[in-house]
Amino acid sequence: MKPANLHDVARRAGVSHQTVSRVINGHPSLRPDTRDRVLAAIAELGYRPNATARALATRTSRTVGVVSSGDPNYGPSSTMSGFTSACRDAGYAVQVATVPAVDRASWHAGVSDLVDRGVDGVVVVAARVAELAAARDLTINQPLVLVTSGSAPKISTVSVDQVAGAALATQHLIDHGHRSIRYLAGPDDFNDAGARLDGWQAAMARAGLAVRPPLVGDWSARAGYELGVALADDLSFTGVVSGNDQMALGLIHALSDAGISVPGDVSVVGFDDIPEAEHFLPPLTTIRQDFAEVGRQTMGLMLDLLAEHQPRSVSIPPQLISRRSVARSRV
Amino acid sequence: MKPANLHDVARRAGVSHQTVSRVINGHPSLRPDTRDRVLAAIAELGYRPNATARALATRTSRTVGVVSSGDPNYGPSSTMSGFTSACRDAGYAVQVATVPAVDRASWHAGVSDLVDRGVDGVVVVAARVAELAAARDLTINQPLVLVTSGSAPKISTVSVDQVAGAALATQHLIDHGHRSIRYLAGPDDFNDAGARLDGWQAAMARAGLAVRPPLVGDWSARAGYELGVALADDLSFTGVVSGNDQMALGLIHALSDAGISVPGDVSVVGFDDIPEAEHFLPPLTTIRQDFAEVGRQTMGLMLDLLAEHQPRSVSIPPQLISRRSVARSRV
DNA sequence: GGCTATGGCGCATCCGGTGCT
DNA sequence: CAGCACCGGATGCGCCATAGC
Repeated sequence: MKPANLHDVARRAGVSHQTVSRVINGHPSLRPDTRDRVLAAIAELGYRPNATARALATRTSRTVGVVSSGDPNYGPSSTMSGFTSACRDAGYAVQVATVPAVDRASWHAGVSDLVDRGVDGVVVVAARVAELAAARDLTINQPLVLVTSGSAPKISTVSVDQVAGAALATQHLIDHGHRSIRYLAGPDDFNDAGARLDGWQAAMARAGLAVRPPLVGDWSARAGYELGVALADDLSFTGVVSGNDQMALGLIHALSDAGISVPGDVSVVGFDDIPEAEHFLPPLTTIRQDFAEVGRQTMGLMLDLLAEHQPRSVSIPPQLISRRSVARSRV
Repeated sequence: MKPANLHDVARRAGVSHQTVSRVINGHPSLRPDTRDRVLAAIAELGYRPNATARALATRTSRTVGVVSSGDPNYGPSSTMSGFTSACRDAGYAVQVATVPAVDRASWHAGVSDLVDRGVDGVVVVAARVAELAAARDLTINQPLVLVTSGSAPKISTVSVDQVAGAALATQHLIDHGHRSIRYLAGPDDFNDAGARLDGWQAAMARAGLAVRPPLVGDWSARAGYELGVALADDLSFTGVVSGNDQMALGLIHALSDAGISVPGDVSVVGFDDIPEAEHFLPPLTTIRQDFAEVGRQTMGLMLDLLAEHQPRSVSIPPQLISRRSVARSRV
């Protein structure tokens, strides 16, 4: 059985289909009894408005698209989840596109596909610098908001303040008497990695401490482990801030294998506060990012743009979660 | 400037708009030079077909909807990611809806919204039993595929074989000489929790071992920790299989706090193989689920249904990943 | 065979028309 | 007779399908 349409409802209620359209869209001038008759017909027929037709006629779909690389990491997927909820609350649907590669062409294709499908706006989750670059020179007529660290002129962006977060972590170590603090960086091609590195360097410089070269990993626990093995050989430091919690986990693993105690011999601060961090051995002191808030703010900016407001950027402050992996320096 | 439409292209190429429609849809009977002229006009105008209009006319959108509760856990978000990629490869777009609560009404509303927006099919990711129940009595005209453990008659479902996975974990412990093996279960209201519990019980029974009551947690590392504290008091077992890796992490934490060595005193097997599991202390022996494959299979079943085939179910075998948290029993 | 005209898909919206006060 | 509240006819959104030339 075909779904009922406006005409069917109109016939059933003994009015024209335009009148039905009016009651659906809450038009004011309608006699109450006609309204009720129409409503009754709608209920009896189980009529549901066809969003596609409406989109075609109004040129707006109440849908926003989001494109991301689709890695199931804690940060991106939490952001997605928060954003999707915010969309629902705002009465918008969301269409997602994952992109198979990081090159510009793939990203532009992903965005184009979304636009062709009629989304009212698009949000780009750009973790890598190449992705951010691709997003920056996007030219579309729809509102665009970027979720990323690193900024872009004339574009709405939302980000967690990574620089402040890394500085917070570093300062925490400094406050505990540490003076030689190493940094485990994420890969160069990630925006967050660069920003966090900057934060560490800035905090070190502010305290007049020597900035030694960062150790670079790929975010994985395995990388943290390997870096930790190397670090265990040359124990010329008492603190390390890790670019994320996973690398901190691997690092602690390696240190432990080498008979080095955390936080007895070295203190460690992570970044992200993944749910597991609380139960690492020892429970990890780390920097928490409020991804749900990121999602909400993203939709907020989108709604702004949709209402023809100017682009603006919001930065969300991270928070230090103090647990057991940091102790006062003994040297 | 308004985007170009079929008419504009037709005028520019000096043909009618149907002819343009034909070249776009790859219709065979077209003189090569008209084709080229049209293609040129398309390129010059930067014409892009309007998917909304096409959807209205053809009644198919090449879009599938997926509804889930949106928790950013490793399993669900990996599944999402795998599925989204599979959709892209098949030329389908995906619209996601997260549901704010687990009750039936919310789920039906989520599905209805997707259907109203014109998706060609919907996939439901049902982690909780209430969600599965809600999905089971869904009545829609579109193809439906369920991603869940637990089955549903006459509906296409894809799942990882949780029973086999838990049996695998348990048997691994048995093979290492363990005879008293406890089980850390996930909450009752999760489908996976029940299935894994069944697998453990079956394996224990098969080996003629006593089945003691499971300890029930909520999947979190914290719960694993608390259960571990209780367990440490009464060390009447040598092995434990945990319903997921996070609880295993918390458990190991608690055991370690109590001076109990893993795997020296007790052996532990997890479930999921989250990326961090490899670097727990000790590296965790666990059951890996191939979520990317789940995503691919899900789209495969959807495509089947879209091609008017009968519903069918696929079960994906999990795999034991042997690491360091299991040792031969000393008792 | 190669192409054009016509008629929808389901809805919104401008505009013009009733009946009433 | 002016003015308002309410309703319906025609037209179009951008495309596809069918029949026709």
